[in-house]
Amino acid sequence: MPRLVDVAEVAQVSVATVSRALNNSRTVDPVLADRVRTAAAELGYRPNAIARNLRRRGTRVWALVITNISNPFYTALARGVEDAASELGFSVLLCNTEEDEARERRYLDVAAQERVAGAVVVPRAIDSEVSGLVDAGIPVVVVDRRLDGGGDFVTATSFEGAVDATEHLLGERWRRPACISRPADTPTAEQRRQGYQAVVDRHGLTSIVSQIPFHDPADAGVAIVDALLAGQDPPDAFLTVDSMLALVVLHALRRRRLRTGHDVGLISFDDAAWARVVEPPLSVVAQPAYEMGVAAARLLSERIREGFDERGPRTVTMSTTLIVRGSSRRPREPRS
Amino acid sequence: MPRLVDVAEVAQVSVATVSRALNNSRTVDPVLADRVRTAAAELGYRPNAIARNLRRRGTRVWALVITNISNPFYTALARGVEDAASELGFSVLLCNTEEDEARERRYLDVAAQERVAGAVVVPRAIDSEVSGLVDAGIPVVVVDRRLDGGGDFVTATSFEGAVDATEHLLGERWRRPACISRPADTPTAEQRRQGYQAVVDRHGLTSIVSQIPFHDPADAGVAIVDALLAGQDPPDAFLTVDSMLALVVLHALRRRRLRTGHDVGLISFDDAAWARVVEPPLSVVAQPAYEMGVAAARLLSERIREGFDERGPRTVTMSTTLIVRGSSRRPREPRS
DNA sequence: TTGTAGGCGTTATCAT
DNA sequence: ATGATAACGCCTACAA
Repeated sequence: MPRLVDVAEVAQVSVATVSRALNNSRTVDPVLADRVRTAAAELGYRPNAIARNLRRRGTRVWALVITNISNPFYTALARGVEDAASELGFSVLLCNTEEDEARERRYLDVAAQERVAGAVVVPRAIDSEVSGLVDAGIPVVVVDRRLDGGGDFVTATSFEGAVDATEHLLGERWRRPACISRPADTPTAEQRRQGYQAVVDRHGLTSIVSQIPFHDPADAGVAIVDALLAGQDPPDAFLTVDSMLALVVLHALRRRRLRTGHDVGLISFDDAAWARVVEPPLSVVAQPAYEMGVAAARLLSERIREGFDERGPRTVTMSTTLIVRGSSRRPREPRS
Repeated sequence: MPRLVDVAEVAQVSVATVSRALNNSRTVDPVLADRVRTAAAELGYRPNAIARNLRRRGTRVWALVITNISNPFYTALARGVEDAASELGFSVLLCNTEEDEARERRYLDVAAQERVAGAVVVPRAIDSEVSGLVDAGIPVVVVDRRLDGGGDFVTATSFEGAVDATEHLLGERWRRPACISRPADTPTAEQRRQGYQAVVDRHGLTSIVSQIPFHDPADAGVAIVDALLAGQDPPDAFLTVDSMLALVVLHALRRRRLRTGHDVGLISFDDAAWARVVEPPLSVVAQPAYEMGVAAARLLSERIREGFDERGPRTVTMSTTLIVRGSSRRPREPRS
């Protein structure tokens, strides 16, 4: 790999001049600059970003720490972050924690050591430890799931979204809505559960909550929902806190030949790509995932520019949207 | 940020000893080693990976260049690569090109400049330029889409998969199967189209091919399929070359109130998470996406270890699996 | 076993 | 405007 000195030699100038010419500094003779560029092209010179980063004491890389790349919500979020980052001249180090604590710790550590310029983090749990980054003076923007420490935060109206969804189910005259959620240490899922609970309580109904682990081998989630349906006084409607859980419920319902929007009501968080091709179409509480990613990127880039502690922590809250399709409807006719 | 010298000062030893102690070199007095570790912990020392990489002349980072993170096939692939990488002690720089040539070029350039240890690349087109990496001595493994230059390659049996799928459609007595594909410069899509074409030709049927652009604003794809259905002699069955196109076709069919597995047959590449919740369930040609990612990672890590040109280019071909569910079936009874 | 010192490839300061 | 040179923080001969 050719280095700066090699280019300098060919162009018959000093390394300083080469560096200046290649970084289009103002103060360089056009003739020399041209000679340098020619020499660089000839040698196929590529600046060594490592050396540059060392000298400049900083990279142009962000870490994006998310819990599950297979969840369409997070892939949309990732695209938002990445698009904005790329526009701002940053690259993105994708860190997929798979909801695993050790893995999250390891990634945050790597990010700190690699001296990333900033990090967008979806913490696994509310007590996830990002102090490694903070101590290293690396700005962090938290997205989706709240964190104990505070700091910049981009979120959606989870509680309110769940309230809307549950009210909607009751408005459709479903009487025993259940909430299919995630483990209680998942902040966002917990907020949605609470929104559900608040409505159910207010109406004097009994709450039915199931918490499905993120990793369910061999469709354990389907079995759990199935057991719910097999019990006495089974739920007649479901609110799921993410789109993957909607799939779980749909599987369970299919197994028992129950039809959504007919025998059972269903509404889910996140407007998945497939929501409109199931029969009947899936009602959802949509989150602006892509825009949340963009918002996080903006916050982060401002934080990086500011140096630090310019302003206090900022929170951006984006609205969820209730989209009623067929799956949550309850027909007027008496059931057969 | 504390540096090696700071730790050395606190521990009352030289920087060399600190470095050795922290990299658990054998040759260091346990007492000193302990003093070093204590000092490091006390100061909250984190090794500067940039300096380390410069000195070692190499990073522990891979670039993963893919065309579309929203496509479940690629997210599964990414997970495979990332899992394997993380097991091997590498981090992954995710580069999402969005099927955009300029963006791909930029990312490959960044990867070369950052001196990544290796790259797993899904090239946008067959003539995508990875020479920047190769020239820099960076091993590249190409996945999914063939590349002109050769090199290590992980692929699935696209042609054969399409043949199987098309034969299956004909076996179900559909007479006018159409292939909904992607632009002709997409190698994999093109192979699938050819597999379809081969079967259709052999049976003396007319081929019906539509190529949908990857970015279709405002459901342009749906409009195209809709036009196909509105024409004279419309297709009675569809083979789609990826799962997102299956969604497009399902939307178009719904608009015309046509039922798969009844009025129309449908089979798609890629076993999406939602395939089993549509009614009837979607028949697919499944690819082992995750495993393909793992395979690519293995090839890459071997290539990195070997130095270079140890062996010639290797190709790993993984089998696709025809999974017949309901959507491709044709009922015996005459249509109403 | 420990320490000293040179160098990885850039950038930026300071003379010229 | 250009050039020599000192860092950036770490690793590793080589010497002690």
